[in-house]
Amino acid sequence: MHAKEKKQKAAKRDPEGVKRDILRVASEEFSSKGLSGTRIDDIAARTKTSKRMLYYYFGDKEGLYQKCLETAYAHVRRGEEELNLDGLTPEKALAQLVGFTFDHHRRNPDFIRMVMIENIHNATFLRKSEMIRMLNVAAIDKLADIIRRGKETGTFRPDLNPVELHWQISALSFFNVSNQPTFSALFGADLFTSDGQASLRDHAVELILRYVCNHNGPSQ
Amino acid sequence: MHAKEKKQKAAKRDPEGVKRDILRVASEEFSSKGLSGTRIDDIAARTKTSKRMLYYYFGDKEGLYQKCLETAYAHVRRGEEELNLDGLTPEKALAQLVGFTFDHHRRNPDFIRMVMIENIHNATFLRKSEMIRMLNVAAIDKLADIIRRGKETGTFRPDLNPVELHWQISALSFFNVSNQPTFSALFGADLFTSDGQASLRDHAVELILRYVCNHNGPSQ
DNA sequence: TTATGTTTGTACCAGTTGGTACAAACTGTC
DNA sequence: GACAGTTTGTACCAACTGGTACAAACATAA
Repeated sequence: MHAKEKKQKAAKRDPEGVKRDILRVASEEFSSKGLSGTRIDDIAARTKTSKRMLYYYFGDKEGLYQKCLETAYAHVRRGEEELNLDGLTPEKALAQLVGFTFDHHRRNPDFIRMVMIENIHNATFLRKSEMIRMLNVAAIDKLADIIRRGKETGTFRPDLNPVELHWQISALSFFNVSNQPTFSALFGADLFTSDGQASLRDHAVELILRYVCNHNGPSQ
Repeated sequence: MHAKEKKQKAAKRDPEGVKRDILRVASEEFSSKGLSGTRIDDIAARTKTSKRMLYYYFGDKEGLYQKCLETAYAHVRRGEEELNLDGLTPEKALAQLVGFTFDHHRRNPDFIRMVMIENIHNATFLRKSEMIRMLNVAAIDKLADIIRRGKETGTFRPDLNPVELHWQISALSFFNVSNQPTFSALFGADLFTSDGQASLRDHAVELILRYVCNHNGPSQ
């Protein structure tokens, strides 16, 4: 045994596991209570380890928050890679993408909450992270490709902007999760039942497709 | 002078003014830093009066927050009453309504932030307020009327739901303000220049109108 | 004037909170 | 076994924070 492969420990020492445990608990706390609403002691109490380790590995509260934010983005963007749109017509591809985005946001409410919290903080911590910015270019590229193909076949209108289209798709998908509490408090929970969500999803796809397609032609 | 009209004081005593002053400062603090992020002492320091009065008039921190939330809703909904849609065709009326809503959200970022914060808190405080719920029925009524007229003339598709349409319009208008920090951090600020916003606004109107209109006919 | 309730200011406190000092146990190396 | 670096637990603190005790100035009615 040389000095290189010394990672396997005897059950007791498990720094990576400890870090993961802290991150998991901290992410739950931060996403449900925000940065200032979260208590370090609460996080520590729920971990398998102690408060001391939390400071040992993450420096301070903000460092831990930052790491949680990055982890959340990485996790969600990785989920997006599942989506494969090869071989579909531009219309079908876009319909798939919108539906998937809507569902994906719904499946990841904790991520949505982290983004909400980050917006409350004017994206202070997100701006500090190079890594997050890079992850997001991919989302636009995928969309730009669909648009290019749609324009070539003449199905899509010529004045589409990928970033703007991403904004539109995100708005519908994000708001659905972020504003569910106030919206249902004000207007009832009908839209957030299974049926309501299915309807919103279908109509989100329809909104975007009607918008991108040329008037004369496509959907007969 | 009988005992009824005893409200005019000698410059010194001005409870209403004091209350208004506290609410103004508190609203700024809460909307920018959230409930747990706001310090009562910070609010007190910025008012013309002292911390003591704040507790005297509003009970505790949460009472003050609740009042700020209600004031914000009342203020914004009052602004919406400006909009007059009489004598317009259903299409024109809806186009006006969407454009107005988009602008109105943009003009009231502090209100948007309060709603974001409230969503982080799962609408706990909004649910406690009868008054806010009542204010919001009006928004749906206005929309329901437009939809009814549009269906009658055959311009609009028959399966429109007022609450769902309100959700769609709100999503586009709300996200534009709420997620500006993270969105511009990730994808640049182009969409948030004057030109970018004008484009988003026009396209939001277009999205909704293309969606509500029957395929055969209208805006051909 | 006296009595009573309202409005305001000062000083203070008890509980909380992010963070740390210190020590010790463990692991691999020589 | 001795050494050095890494990993973990305990006890603690200084600063902060929401909230209040107490006092007093004011206004109005009788």
